Amino acid sequence: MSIDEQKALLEEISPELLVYEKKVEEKKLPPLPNAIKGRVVTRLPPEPSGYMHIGHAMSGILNYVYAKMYDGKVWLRFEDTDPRKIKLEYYESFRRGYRWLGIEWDYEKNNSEDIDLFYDYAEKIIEMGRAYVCFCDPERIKSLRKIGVECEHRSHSVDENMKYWKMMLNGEFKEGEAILRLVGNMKDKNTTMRDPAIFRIVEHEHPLTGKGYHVWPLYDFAASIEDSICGVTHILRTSEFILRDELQNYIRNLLGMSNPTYVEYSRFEFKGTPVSKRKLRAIIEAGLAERWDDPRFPTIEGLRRRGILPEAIREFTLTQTGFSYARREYDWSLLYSVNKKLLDPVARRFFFAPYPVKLEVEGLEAGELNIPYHPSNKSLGMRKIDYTDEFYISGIDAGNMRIGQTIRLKYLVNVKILQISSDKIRGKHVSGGPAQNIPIIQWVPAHRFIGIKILVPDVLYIDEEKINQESLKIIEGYSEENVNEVKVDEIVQFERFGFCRCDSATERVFIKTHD
RNA sequence: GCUCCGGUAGUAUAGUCCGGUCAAGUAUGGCGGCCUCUCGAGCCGCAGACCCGGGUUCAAAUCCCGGCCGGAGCACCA
Repeated sequence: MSIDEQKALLEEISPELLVYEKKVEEKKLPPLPNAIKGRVVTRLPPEPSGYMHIGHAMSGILNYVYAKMYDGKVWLRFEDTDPRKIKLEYYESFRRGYRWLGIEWDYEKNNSEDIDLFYDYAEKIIEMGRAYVCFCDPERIKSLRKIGVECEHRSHSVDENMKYWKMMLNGEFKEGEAILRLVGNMKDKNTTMRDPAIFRIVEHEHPLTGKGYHVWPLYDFAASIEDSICGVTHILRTSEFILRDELQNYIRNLLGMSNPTYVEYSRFEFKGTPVSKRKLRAIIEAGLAERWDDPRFPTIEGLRRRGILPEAIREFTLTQTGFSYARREYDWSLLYSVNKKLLDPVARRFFFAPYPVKLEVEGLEAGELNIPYHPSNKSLGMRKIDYTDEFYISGIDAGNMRIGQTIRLKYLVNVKILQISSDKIRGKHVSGGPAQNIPIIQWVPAHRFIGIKILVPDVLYIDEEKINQESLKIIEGYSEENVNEVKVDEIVQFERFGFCRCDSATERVFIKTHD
């Protein structure tokens, strides 16, 4: 029975089976708990103490997409209350990164703008008798906290605490001599509730506020208040903060502020590519990389240089991710495949011969060839290649050849292999077109080609701690001259080699994105 | 060590709250075929999983207990 006959029969007996429904079912984000259309406010809370990386990106996308889904607003708020850690350049790294990802924020501020406000709230809490100045050294605090015992400073009166607090502000104590602690519960199972420090003295210049302040709020205090005054309704963040929810809610409750809804998930990690500054720095210190925008790094700049599209990161986050608490480690192939689907329809194709080997074809007359830049996307136009009877082909292809075999130079001619020597292959022009049993290979005219260099990135770590000493390979070869037109940032496909982003047009350096 | 939280194919996930429609869905990767002047893309197909052990129940991936394994937190960082 032919296909058509089968179809006709099926039509008669069970037509519904012919209604071929492809489950498009675009995976959508699950609904946000407690979300009201038009009222959702989320936030991007980077600490400007390092370069933005893919984890920040994915979290940022989640916060942004949810806000948009509910016609809400987004804050970009720098958590810059540790003067010692932060640097000016990092603020811009995040702004640039978010912009690159297509994340638009409605408001922007820095926690460091609100230090006076934090002082006001601190005084309120002191007046309530819910905070005290503690003079214990860090060791003592730690050990008392461990056994759940209060120190003598906790029983100071409100007046005494206010006096000490003013002394802190006036610079009468040095760094490390006094901190302001919240009255929590020293026996709470949640150790973050055991009288956490909320202010400490930092004798270090802040890149934005200079030397204006030396008493700085700690994270929980600053963040909980900021989230409230920014009107943040939903906090989507990684789960290492989960124990702090209770503390932050507690602080807001003391101040009569309302609490947001938390959605937490485990960190986004990629196999062999740690995000931690420590491990990345180890790579640099081992001399294997020079800069933080290295294409092997998970920094936003690194990913961009490698040729990962922002849309791919976004797609990936939305479709391959969930809100699991389980530890997860994504395989890069998951992201690559999303990236490839975006790149494939629009990337121009070029011929490239790695490890080039010369091929002479007897009986072939010189000529010129016009071929498309893309097999199906006509809008990418055509290119021209002049050729003679001498070519360069990939050394890998050359290695696979056998005497007597017929191969095809793509779009050009068939060649019967006559002789193979270490530096050269000879063949003769034979008639015929592409056929199923004839390998098709890419080629470059021997009189007109350009030398290019391709950096091929691999994972940085083989196991958790073992550095991959060969995480970057350099492949050199010849490409067709048309590659001269390729500008920096364009991502092309070198046929049967892979997608590569042009990293330097003048030096003709490319970075391999993926196959 | 203490306190939380997890464990669905190689990987990432859906399903778990409210047991049955889950002899477990999807994506990616693997394999095979079709198509194609790329070993790419596309199309079709195949293989592949509920951590282990008990219990509750007519019925458990889903509930309970124990074990094992993994992660996070235990800062005058965020």
